[in-house]
Amino acid sequence: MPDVPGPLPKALSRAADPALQPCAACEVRELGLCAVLEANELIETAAIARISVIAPQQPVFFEHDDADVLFNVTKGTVKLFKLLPDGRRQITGFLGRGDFLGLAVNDVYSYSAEAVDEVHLCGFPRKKLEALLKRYPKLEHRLFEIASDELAAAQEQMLLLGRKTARERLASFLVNLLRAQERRNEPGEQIFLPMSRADIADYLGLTTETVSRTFSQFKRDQFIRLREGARVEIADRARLEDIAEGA
Amino acid sequence: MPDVPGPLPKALSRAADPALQPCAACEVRELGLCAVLEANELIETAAIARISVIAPQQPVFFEHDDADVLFNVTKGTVKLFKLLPDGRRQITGFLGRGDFLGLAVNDVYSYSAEAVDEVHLCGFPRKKLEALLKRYPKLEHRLFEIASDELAAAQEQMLLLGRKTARERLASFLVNLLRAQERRNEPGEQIFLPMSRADIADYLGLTTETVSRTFSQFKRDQFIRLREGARVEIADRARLEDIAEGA
DNA sequence: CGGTGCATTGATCAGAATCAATGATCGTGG
DNA sequence: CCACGATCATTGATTCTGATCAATGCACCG
Repeated sequence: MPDVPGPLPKALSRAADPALQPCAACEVRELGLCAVLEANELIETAAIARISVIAPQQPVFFEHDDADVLFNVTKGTVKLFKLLPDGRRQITGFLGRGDFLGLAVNDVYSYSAEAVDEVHLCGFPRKKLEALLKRYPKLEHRLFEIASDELAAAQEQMLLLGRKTARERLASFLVNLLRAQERRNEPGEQIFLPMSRADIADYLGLTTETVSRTFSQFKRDQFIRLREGARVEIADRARLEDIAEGA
Repeated sequence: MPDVPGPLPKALSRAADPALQPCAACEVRELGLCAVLEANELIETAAIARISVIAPQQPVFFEHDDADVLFNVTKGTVKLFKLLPDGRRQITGFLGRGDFLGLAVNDVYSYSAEAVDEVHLCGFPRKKLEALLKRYPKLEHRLFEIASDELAAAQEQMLLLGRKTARERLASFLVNLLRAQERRNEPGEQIFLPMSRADIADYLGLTTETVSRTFSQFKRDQFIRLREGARVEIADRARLEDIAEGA
């Protein structure tokens, strides 16, 4: 079920009362946490889920906050990050449609989360979700799967941060975005970059200047073309994939 | 139950038939995956567990191998790493007593694992473990907890790799080792560093030379003292903790 | 005792950071 | 509709941290 882009979230436009029946019309049902649920189980999940809308650059939660709510992203992009006391920032991930956020250790978020553009979230109160987990082991198993996937992605990012050059980092970033888009069933050679150069820099362990210079390099080399509306056209995917893996 | 160091694994010396009854005498029972199991459940777990011993620098498994077995470390240190085609290596973690390894995506290991020193592992065949998971949701929940903890640690390491200086990285490494030791109930101001400078460098995203120089700096500054047998005495923990967090 | 591998220290280099200026884009209000 | 200011992106000049290249030291082992 591919998504038709539009200014209004489908979840809100499809259902009479989205607060009570958010899941039935949910456009990311087959992507996120709920992928493993049957129709009747979904109804129960709907009962505890609440949709919220976050404006660009507004916080979702802060590191060290009580992890009272876990979220599925239904629209927009969220950035996760950690800060050092002097303000240095490391973005540990960008999340999009279908991604899950809020995994916690000791019931406390281990990172801060902020909206990149307008974000729609489907929130599950932790305590209620835990009750549901007890009854549906499938759900717990799904959470484990999600955490395992994220762990593998985190290890890949450690390889990037510890051992790749600026060029290789940016190439990896672009290729990964393309792949994430494909996983969400949104194919195409264009990728959407709602985040600023500063965000990209803090994700790749670089500065905005280096990110900008490397973009220019890739343009000059004809690997990419910058398009309207923060879009990037991937002109030579194979080459970027080679660069990304260090060739 | 603190461990008494020795050439023979306790699990082997305590039980008559360690292959059949490895868990009853397991010294990391309260640390690892099995922490959540009751005595009778442990017996079933014992039935599928197999102990193995890996010599220093020998592989446990390779990235992309079928993830047929998951492991708990009962003795020694294991390093996890990913490689780039040209040989650049990023170590994503060092595991010790009680740590779990083998989390997989699509039933394939997402990293390679190698023994640092002599390592004893308690292996659970994946298929048999999965059957057990179905019957003991507690076990699945524990796996989820473990994955969540590792994910938080991975994000902390991304902050280190992306945004910390060489000094801050080494200080973080030493402090984290001290804390890991405390979690395993092995307190003390000394930490044991079984891994080479090259391993530390590949973990911290540095070179052996930089690691060595930074060690020398810390010695000169009286934060640490190098002791016999690859041991390091932490002389000024508070100062190292400050440096680690960027102060 | 010599050899091998690892750690340390020194000299130089390079990639990315920093400092600085200019250019593009967007939203706002006149 | 355009002018203005603010913000963000790009480009250039210079610096600096850590990498690379090179030599020496040290410990363990046959």
